[in-house]
Amino acid sequence: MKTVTQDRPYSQTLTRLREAGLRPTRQRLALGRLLFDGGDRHVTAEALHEEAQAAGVSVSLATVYNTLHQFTEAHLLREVVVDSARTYFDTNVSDHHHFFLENSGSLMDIDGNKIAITGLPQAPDGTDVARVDVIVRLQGTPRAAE
Amino acid sequence: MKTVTQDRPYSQTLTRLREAGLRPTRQRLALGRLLFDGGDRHVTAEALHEEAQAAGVSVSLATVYNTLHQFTEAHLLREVVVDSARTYFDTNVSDHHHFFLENSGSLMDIDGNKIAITGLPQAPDGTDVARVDVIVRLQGTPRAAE
DNA sequence: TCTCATATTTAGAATTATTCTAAGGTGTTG
DNA sequence: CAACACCTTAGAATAATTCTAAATATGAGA
Repeated sequence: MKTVTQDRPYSQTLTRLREAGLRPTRQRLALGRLLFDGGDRHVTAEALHEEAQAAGVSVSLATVYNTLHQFTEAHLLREVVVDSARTYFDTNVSDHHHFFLENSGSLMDIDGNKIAITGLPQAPDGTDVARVDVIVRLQGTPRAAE
Repeated sequence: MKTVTQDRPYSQTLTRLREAGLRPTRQRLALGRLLFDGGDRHVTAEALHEEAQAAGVSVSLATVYNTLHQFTEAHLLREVVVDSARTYFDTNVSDHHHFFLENSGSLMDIDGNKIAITGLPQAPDGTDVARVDVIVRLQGTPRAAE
């Protein structure tokens, strides 16, 4: 008896796209699968594009950009601003923060429940806090870790 | 009796440049004065360039970039990464964090002594914490504030 | 299944911030 | 004030991202 998961490798992504009101095109399914099958990931547009090529998925860089932005609007991804040179997209959309390895340009999640920030001043009148980002910038190379 | 400050408007910047081992050229003095005479500031290269032009200081955009980077290396400025579209430089180099007004693209300091972050996981083996940045992203427009 | 309106993809041009290059100008030191 | 290393600069070059407009694919309905 075959497992259901093997029969429907795209199912998770398909459902996510449907729920987001995005047509499940070949490109979006393939990119969605690369992004969501497996653990949490941090990607740049260029990196995802190369990964798609390597996986034999033909998709233009423009579409990678479009898709990443659409996924972000649909809250399937979120943008992480850590480096003014490039934009990172994070598949973990829950409350969390980041370690940023400045040498390699890679990111690691810090669970949002684990840390607490106290003493934050009130937001100015007329404004609302959209989000609080904590970025721990690291120097050096981690031993035996991704 | 004239005040000393009036007689030597550049003195502070001159001293800072000397201490940083940077030649006090016309451009660096002028940009330094724009940056450091007055309270804490957050500027982009483009904005500082325009400001210099408006003040009648002839300086190229390339020099503005060079100078901002040299000042940053000399710890007279620090870079703030909040927006992937442009780089901000902050004249406040003491321990602090930021409110970022996403509508206007402006920054406000949050005193580093006022806030505390607890529960941060250890940095991975082989790495050191270079800095912790907290960015509070705000939506909306503050009433009567810069 | 076929058709059609609409959404999507795409190549390539355009944009934008930033960096580079190489040539001429300036500050400092002896 | 000569000499040299450091600076500035115009303009070209780069790199990430967005735009454009034309071609293609999708989903709904007959």
